[in-house]
Amino acid sequence: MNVYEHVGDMIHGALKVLQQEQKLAADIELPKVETEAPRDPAHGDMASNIAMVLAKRAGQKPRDLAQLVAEKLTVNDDIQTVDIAGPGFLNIKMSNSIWERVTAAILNQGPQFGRAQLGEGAKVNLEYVSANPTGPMHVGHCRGAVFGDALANLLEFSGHDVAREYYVNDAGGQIDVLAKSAYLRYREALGEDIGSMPEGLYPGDYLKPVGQILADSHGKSLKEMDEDQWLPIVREIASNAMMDLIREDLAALNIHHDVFFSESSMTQNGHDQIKDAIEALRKKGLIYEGQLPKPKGHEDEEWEEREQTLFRSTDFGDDVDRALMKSDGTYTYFAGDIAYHYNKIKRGYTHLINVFGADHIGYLPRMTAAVKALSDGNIDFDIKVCQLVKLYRDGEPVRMSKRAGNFVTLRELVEEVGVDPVRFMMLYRKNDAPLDFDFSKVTEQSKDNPVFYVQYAHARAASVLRNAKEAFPDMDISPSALAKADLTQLSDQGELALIKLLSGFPNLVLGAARAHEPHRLAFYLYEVASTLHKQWGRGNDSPHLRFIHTDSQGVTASRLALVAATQQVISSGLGILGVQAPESMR
RNA sequence: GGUCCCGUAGCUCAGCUGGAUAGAGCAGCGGACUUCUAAUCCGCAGGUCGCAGGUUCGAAUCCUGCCGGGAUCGCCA
Repeated sequence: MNVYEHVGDMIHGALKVLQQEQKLAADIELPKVETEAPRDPAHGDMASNIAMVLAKRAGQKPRDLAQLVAEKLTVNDDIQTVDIAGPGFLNIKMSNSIWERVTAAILNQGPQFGRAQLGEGAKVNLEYVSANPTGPMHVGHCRGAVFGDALANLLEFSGHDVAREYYVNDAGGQIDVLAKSAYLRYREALGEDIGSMPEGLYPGDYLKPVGQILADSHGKSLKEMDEDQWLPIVREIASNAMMDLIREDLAALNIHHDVFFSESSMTQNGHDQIKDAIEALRKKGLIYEGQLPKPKGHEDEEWEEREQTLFRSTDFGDDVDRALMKSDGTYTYFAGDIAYHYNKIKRGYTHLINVFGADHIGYLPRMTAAVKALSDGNIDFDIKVCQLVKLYRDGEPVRMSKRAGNFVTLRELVEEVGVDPVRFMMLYRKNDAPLDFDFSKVTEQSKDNPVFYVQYAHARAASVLRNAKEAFPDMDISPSALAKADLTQLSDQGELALIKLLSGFPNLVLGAARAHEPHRLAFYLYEVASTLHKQWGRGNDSPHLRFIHTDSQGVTASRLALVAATQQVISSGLGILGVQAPESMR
């Protein structure tokens, strides 16, 4: 149950009654009523600005309208009082019975509490990571990976049918570079002294095993071939090996994609899907041969005027039209990506979401244009941009250079820091804000670390339930039993504050899912943890407020219901973020 | 030069798509451990929401223009 929607429905009902009674103009359209928890608890449990929103349309003064709505609302049992404040706010105090019902609902619904039907089963394709298969993943990939994965969980939790997809860029020039690098490692594996890696090739040790595989499977036969003969063979083997590596890296972060879509597959088996996609656009009159203006502001010696095949992306808000064919006659990366998205659309997805790194931000308008053009605007398309992660150690920036091969790999990060802190910290920031990630701070299992703070709240709740079993061996502390406890005993202000916060979980999930912003969950969980810890602290100062009240099994049962409900919400929330919820942290 | 993102407490950041007196953590100062696990809690202090206009009952939030920081700018991917 979602208290916010519940109150919104009641207000909506009140407005309709007012229209029937002709106290409110019947011909005005009623907007969706938004309710919110006021910042100041003195303003009640729920607040609505509906009177101010409608005042102009209704031709009435906000406070007069608010008064009419308030009268209709108070007949409802779940509403205790309605005050009118300021310019026309409805400040609503809920009956305690509703908080008792929410607590019971959390316990009875368990992991289902907060699930929503927002998506109504809509087919969502969520593409994330899509790192080039040219080496192991480094920390730069990490944020988008975690973000995409958590967003996928969040969308599933809110009723979407989500496919987690990885676009494998196994067709471009970088795969040739990979293959040439692997070929050198192959010769090395055969005993040849290759010296140091030539400039422009990948120097990392991770290609040595690939060289060995090539030596084992092909012996010396590759050495006797010309480059155009061995290149396709080595490309295939090397890129497959790199994808195996990447899959292991992702698994270390508990990330598992449903689909790995190969770029090169689109032009294989005598069927050129890229050509098909371009033809589809051509039929819409969006393809032409022309010249692009030279970009201003930076000198480019290599620039030459050239007629080329262009996509009219400016029709859809892009700055310039975009090239589809390179000067060597092959497709541009963009052409392939158009075809890939055309493919997604043809597979029946109605919602496409891409997670980009900040370095691809300039790619956003043309991709948006392409999807609009291909779908005639019928696809819900969103690109989430993850800003860069800056690594620090003891406050000092960690310098990385891919060319020198000294970049920090994702695996090293996970092994040093642990999955949970990595995942949580990557989400403990808005995706489009830059993120500073300090090894030493995140490794430190201290108060400075929000992950442990939240996890500790969960462990603490679990601990209370264990201890209760010792204090009252006969008590049934299963969620279903606790849901039946006399919850009217929950009357302390701290207890009520906690319940009210927990009751906001379903609404928070809705908002985060709509906005595609999983970080909201991380901040919410921090707040839930804080509120639980705070109530614990009150028990330290005032023993009669402790969760386990040895003098009264009844009071204890009601408080355990609250503790168990808190544990459940934290567990569900952390589950969406892909972070463990430990029973104990001793 | 074009486009996009960011600018909120000393530092790191939230701010629920326009609401009421702008919040949290860290750092600083002062308190609470024979504990329902102190990985915690309580208190104090800290602000021209980059600047200037505009939109309206109401702006950190939306629009415009500046200032500062970052990303990116045919044929790489």
